[in-house]
Amino acid sequence: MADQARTPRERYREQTRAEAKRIALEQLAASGPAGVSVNSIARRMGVTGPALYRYFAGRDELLTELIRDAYHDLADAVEGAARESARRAPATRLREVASAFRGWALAQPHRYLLLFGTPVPGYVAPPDTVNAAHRSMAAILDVLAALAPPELAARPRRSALDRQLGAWGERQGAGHLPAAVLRRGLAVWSRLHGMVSLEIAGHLTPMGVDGELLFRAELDALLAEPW
Amino acid sequence: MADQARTPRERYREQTRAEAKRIALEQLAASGPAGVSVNSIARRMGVTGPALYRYFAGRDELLTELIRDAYHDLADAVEGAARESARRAPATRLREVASAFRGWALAQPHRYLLLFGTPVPGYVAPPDTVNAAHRSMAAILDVLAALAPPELAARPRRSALDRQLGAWGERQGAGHLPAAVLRRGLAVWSRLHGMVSLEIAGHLTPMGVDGELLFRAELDALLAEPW
DNA sequence: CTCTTGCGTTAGAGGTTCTAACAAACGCAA
DNA sequence: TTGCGTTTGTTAGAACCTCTAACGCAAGAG
Repeated sequence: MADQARTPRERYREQTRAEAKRIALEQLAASGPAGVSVNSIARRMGVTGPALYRYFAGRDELLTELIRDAYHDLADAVEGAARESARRAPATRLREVASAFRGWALAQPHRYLLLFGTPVPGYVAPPDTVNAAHRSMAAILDVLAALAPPELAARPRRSALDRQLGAWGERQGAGHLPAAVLRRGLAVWSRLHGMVSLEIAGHLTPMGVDGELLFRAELDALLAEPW
Repeated sequence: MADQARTPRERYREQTRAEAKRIALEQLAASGPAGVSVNSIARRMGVTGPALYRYFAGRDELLTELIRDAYHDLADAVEGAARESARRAPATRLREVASAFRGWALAQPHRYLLLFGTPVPGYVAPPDTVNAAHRSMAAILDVLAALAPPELAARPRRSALDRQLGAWGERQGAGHLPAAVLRRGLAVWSRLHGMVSLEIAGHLTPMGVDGELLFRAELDALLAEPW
């Protein structure tokens, strides 16, 4: 994975950081964000607590790093699904991409919640994090653009929402996309997040509802909506 | 508020618990669930730390109580909106009820996140909490039932999702509702939660999107969907 | 008017984050 | 190869946290 070992020291440093993050993820999965403890990670690595502070400025930085990684990981998964399904029918592609999103979240709920659950207080998003988030959205928009009827591009951006989304699109270098595609992209993201986070947090269980079925029904509804 | 002062002691006890919860909510708003500390609450109340353990078995119980209260509060808000709009057009009522949900969440994001954000590890839902959650859903279903075309009741429950929702409906004493109403109720909840939680967590800000506009657009889309 | 129950206190165990000061190891460069 | 500076790990300790135990006092119940 191109360990980029410029110097032996940096190489070792990177290994130590990776190991610490690996254990942090285990703790995260086991007992949530509150269960991630610098001290106990150090103990499990066979060093004393303060030693780890040579590698992370503090607990917040460690968590921030986990968030950063997760954003990129999720974006990779969604982008990958868009790429791998590139030759299939647009509606199928949307299902695939949405399914990749949901699949990623279900496979590692704690990481998903780190991104989209209760914001961690000391966290400020590093710029490349926002970037990775937009990568996911770009993949969705890509598929939606192929799904939309061609005459759509001619329609004007009339609503305030259209204008806001349009401005964002231009900032992201996606100014060519029709307003309706951006609008639908936002709807996909929002609904997907709604379903997935309810499912992950266990709020569907008391209703006896299978998240997969809800997912399919909502995608059907979305694909049936007129443009 | 019917302080139900059976004995002076119980009365005082209830006051102390209420005061502690009040301060806990302040801390929650200020620095999230992790910022709620039994010790510092006690300090602010002018007593020593361990004193509060006479009133709450531990930090988890205090948080659980906050969750319980929030569920009831939210259900009251949603039910209230359904009741107050009882004489208006069904589509308007749905907007009102959804708006009440969103309004409650925006007014107290930390409490909303306590319910629907990252689950707190030590939490097990008390039975009456699930009950309150279903009260909110019942209000939504009530409005949707008025919105649905009357011939709907005749249609069979054919899909697996319909069967799961039907079973839940019967358990809740809402067995008379058509499958499509239950399905749409779930969709409303899921989409509403998606929008609101993205907005609250600040995920719309980097896109420059106003949550209110997304909310209106999604409600329009929902009302336009065929039954 | 007694006597049980409830409440607040201090003491303390064991956990946390994080800083400060020191010692050892490591690698680079003369 | 021999210094020498940087990096790393150590211990000590401050300031928090949750929660238990033991004690004394105050207040309501009978």
